[in-house]
Amino acid sequence: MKNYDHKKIEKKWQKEWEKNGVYKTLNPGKSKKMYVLDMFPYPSGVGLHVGHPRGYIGSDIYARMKRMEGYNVLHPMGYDAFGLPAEQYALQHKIHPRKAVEENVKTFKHQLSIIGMSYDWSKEVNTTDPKYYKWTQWIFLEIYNSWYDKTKNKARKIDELISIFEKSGNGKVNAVCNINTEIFNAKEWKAFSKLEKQSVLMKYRLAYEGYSEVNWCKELGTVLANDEIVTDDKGNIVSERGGYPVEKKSMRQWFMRITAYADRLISGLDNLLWSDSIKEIQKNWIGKSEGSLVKFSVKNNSEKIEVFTTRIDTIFSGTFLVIAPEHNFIQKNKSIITNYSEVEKYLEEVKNKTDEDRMNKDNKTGVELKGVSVINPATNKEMPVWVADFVLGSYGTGAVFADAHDKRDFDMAKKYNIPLSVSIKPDNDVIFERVKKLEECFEGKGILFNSGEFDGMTSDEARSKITEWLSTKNLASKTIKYKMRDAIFARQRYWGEPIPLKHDKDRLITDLKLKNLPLELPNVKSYEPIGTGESPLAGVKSWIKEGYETNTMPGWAGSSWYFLRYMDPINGKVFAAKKNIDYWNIVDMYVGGAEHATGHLLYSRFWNNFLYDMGYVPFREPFKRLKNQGMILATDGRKMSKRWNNVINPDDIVDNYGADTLRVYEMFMGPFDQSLPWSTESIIGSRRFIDKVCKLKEKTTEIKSDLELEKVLHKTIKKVTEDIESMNFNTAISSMMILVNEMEKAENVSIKDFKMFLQILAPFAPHITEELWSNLGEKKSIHKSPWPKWDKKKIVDDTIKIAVQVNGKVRGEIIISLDESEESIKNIALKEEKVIPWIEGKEIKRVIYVKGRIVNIVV
RNA sequence: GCCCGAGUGGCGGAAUUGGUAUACGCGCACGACUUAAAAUCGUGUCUCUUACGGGAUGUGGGUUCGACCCCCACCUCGGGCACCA
Repeated sequence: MKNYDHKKIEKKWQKEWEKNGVYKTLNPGKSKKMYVLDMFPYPSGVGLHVGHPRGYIGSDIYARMKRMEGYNVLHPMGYDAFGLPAEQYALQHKIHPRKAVEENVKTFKHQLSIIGMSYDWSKEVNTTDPKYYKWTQWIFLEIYNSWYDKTKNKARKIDELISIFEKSGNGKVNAVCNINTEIFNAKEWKAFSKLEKQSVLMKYRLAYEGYSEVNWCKELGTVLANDEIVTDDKGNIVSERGGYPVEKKSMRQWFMRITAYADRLISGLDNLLWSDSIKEIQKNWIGKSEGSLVKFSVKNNSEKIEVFTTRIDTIFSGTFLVIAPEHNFIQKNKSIITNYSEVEKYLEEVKNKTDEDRMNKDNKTGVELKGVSVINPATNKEMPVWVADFVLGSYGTGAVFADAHDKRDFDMAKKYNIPLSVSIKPDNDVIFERVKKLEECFEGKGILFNSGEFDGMTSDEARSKITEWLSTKNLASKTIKYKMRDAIFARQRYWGEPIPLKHDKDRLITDLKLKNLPLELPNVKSYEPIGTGESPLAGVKSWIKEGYETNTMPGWAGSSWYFLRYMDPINGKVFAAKKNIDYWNIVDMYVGGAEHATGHLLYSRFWNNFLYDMGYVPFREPFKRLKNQGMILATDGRKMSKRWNNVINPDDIVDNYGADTLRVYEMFMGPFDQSLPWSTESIIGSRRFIDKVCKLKEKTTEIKSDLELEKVLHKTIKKVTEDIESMNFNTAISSMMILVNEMEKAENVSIKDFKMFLQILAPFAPHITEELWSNLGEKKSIHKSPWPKWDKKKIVDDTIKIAVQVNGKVRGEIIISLDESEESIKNIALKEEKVIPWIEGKEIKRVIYVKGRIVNIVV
C-alpha cells in the first residue's frame, strides 16, 4: 500500500537535523534577518488536535523558505503556561500546577517534534520559569513606576513627576488619569503625609491599585472568571462547576492604564500589515468617539450636569435628561429630590438586577427625580431629569439628554409619556416615522423643533458650530471618549506571577528592587481557594508576614512581551540584550489565531509601546505582519472538542500517513486564513501526491528535460515563491501538483530539474524531500540549500492562445505570437473559422483587444 | 440592533483582481492490470439538449464591448461589539 516508509524516513531525518543543528539561529550579525513567530501555545492537558498545528505549519513553511533564501531566521517556540486552566487541571488531578505544566509541555513538544517543525529549541521560553517571570515582574515595576505625560505623549518615570510636584505642584501637569485629582502646589505637596503622597501618585501611575466588581462564589470560596460562570434556566448567574450562586463583590485589584495609549493603539495600526478585520476589531474595541461635552445647569442650584454627546446638533430638541443610577448627583442632592424614597427604591432594584435583565433593551425603566430640573443650554428651556439604568455609569459622563432621534430615548419617553421633540431636519425616514408616532403618543406634545440658524448646515458643520457657540458661554467643549477601559491586572489565584510589591502595616506600598527579583511563588501544600475570595497566597503565613501582595498577575502578563525574550532567552542581567533587540527588531511575520484580537494582540502592543517610550526597544509596534490561520473544524462542521467527541489527533495522522502528508494536506485544504472542516477522506490526495514524487525519482536522468517541461518548472518556481511570500499555500501546492502531473507525462525528467522541484517542495514536505535529495547524492541538507531562482527567459511564451469573443461570448480561439501587432491580431481573429458564422453579414462596430488576453468583436 | 467578512459542481476550493468560470484535490462512473480484491494507471464527471445551441458563480436590478469581481436592494451563513449617548 505504501510506496515509502514514512515512519522510518521521518524519524531518521528528525534525528539527523537535531544532531547537525540544521535549524540553529545564528547570532546577531548577518544583514538579512527574519523573525518568524508563532503565538506560543497554552499547554493544556489534552494535547494538540489537528487544528493546532495549522498555523505552526504555515509559519514553518515561511521560515524554511526564508532560511533557504539566505536569511538568518529566528523561529522559536515556547509555552504560555500560567493561568486558570492549569490551576483547574491541577486541582482536578490533585497535582501541583508546576508538575502538570511540566508534563503537558513534554506532550506538546513531542507532538510538535513529530510534525517536523524547524524551531531552534535552544530559544525555548516558558512563562512560568522564575528566570522568565523575573522580567515580567520587572516590566510590571517599570510600568508601575511611570506616568503618562499627555503633552509629550509618552510615558515617563514617576520620579520625574515627583520632582515636578516638588517644584510646582500638579497644576500644570497634563497627564492621563481616570480620577480627577485635587490641585495642589509645591508647598502643599511637601506637607502631605507619605500615605497621602502615595494615594496621589496612585492616580498617575500606569499600574495602579483600585477596586472592581468580581464574580464571587461563596460556596466555592473563590472569585470566578467570566468563562467559569453560566446563566441557569431561572436567569441567575451560577458557577459552571457545581452550579452554585454567584454574586458581584467589590475586590481590591491592580489595573493597567491602557487607556493612556488608546490613541496610539489606533494610529499605530496604520503601518501594520495586518488583516483589515483584525484592525477593525481593535478599533471598535477601543471605540474612539469624538463629540461634545455639554453642561446643563441645575435650576435653583449651583450644580451643573455634564453630558457627553456625539449629536450636539440635536440639542435643540432635547427635552429631558437621563442619568445613570451610579451618577453621583443623586447621592449629593438627596435633599432636593422630593421623591427620594421612590428613587432609592429604584436604585435598590437596579442593584439586584442581573446584567441580562439590565441589558434587556425592550424594557426601559426609570424614575423621575422630582424637584430637580435643568436648563437646556441651547433653548434655555427647563427639562425634567430622570434616572434610568439604560444609561451606563461607566461610559461618557453617565448622563444623556433625550431627543426623538435616539431609539432608546424614544422608547423611554413613550413608556412614561414624557414630552419629546425632534429637530426640524430629521435625517431619515425612520425619524419621520417617529415624529408621526410622537404626535399620536403625546397628543400633540411631540413637536418639531426649529434649530434656527444651524438648520441649513450639514450635521458635521452644525455640530462644530453649535459647540463653538456654546463654548463661548462656557457651556460646551469638544471632547473624545473611548469605550476601552483600563485593564484589570490582578487575579485572586495561585497560578500566576506574584506582583512584586509589599504592603506594610501602615498601608504603605514599596516595590521590590531588581536584585530581589524574581519574587518566586511560594511552594504551598494547598493552592486551593481559601474561602475569602483572596488568592491562596493570602493563606501562606510566611508570605503575609513579609507583606507581599497576594494578588497574582493575569494570564496575559507573560505573553505580552515573550517575543522580546526569544531574542535573548537566557540573559540573567537584562530582559534581552540591547544588541539582540536592535538586531532582531520587529517581528517580521506573526502567525496565530484571530481570537486574540482584543486580548493578547492589544496588550502586547500596549507593553511594547511603553517599552519604546522608556527607550528599551527601538520599535513602537511589535508585529509588522500578522496572519491569522483559520480554524480546522471537525467533519461535522463544529469546533473540535472533547465534548462533541469529534477530535482528530495529529499523532494518528502522522502515524498512518506521515508528517509530510499532514503538512501538505493542512496547507492544501483551502486558504490559510479560512476555517475549514477536516476531511479524513481527502487526505489521501496529499499522500498520493508525495507517492508520485517518490516514483518520479526513478525516472530522472542526466539528460536535459524538454523545453515545455522546463517552462512549467520555472513557472511553478515563480508561483510557489510568490505564494509562500503571501501565504497562499493552497495554490502553491496545486501548482506543484500540476508540475508533477506534467513530469509524469514527460518522456524524461532531468535530475537537475527534479532537484529544483524538490527544493521548492522542501518547506512543505521536509522529510521526503531531504530523503530524495540525499538519495541523489547530495551531502548537505536540502534545507540549507539556496532557494531556486526561476529563469525569466524560460517562463515567457513566444506564442499564446487567446479567446475570441463575439459580443462578449467566446466563439473561438486563436494562437498568436506576442510581438504581433494589435492590428494583425484583430485580423486573425476576424478570420477565425469558428468566429466567421457569428459575424458574417453583420456590421462590425468595434473590435477590442486586451493584450495577451482576449479579442472581443462587437457586432 | 450596529460594524466587518463570505456565498462558485456531490464535497474542499481555483480564477493572473474587469478579460476563455469551475484549475488542483476528494468523491463518483467506466475501463486496464489481477483468479479476486486492494493499490496503481487510463478515460469521463456544472446543467438542459440527440444535435445546433442555451443556461448557471445566493436572489433581483444596474454600469460595461465584456461582471464571480464594480454599484444598488434583498436573502443566508460566519466573525466582532452590544442600551457606548
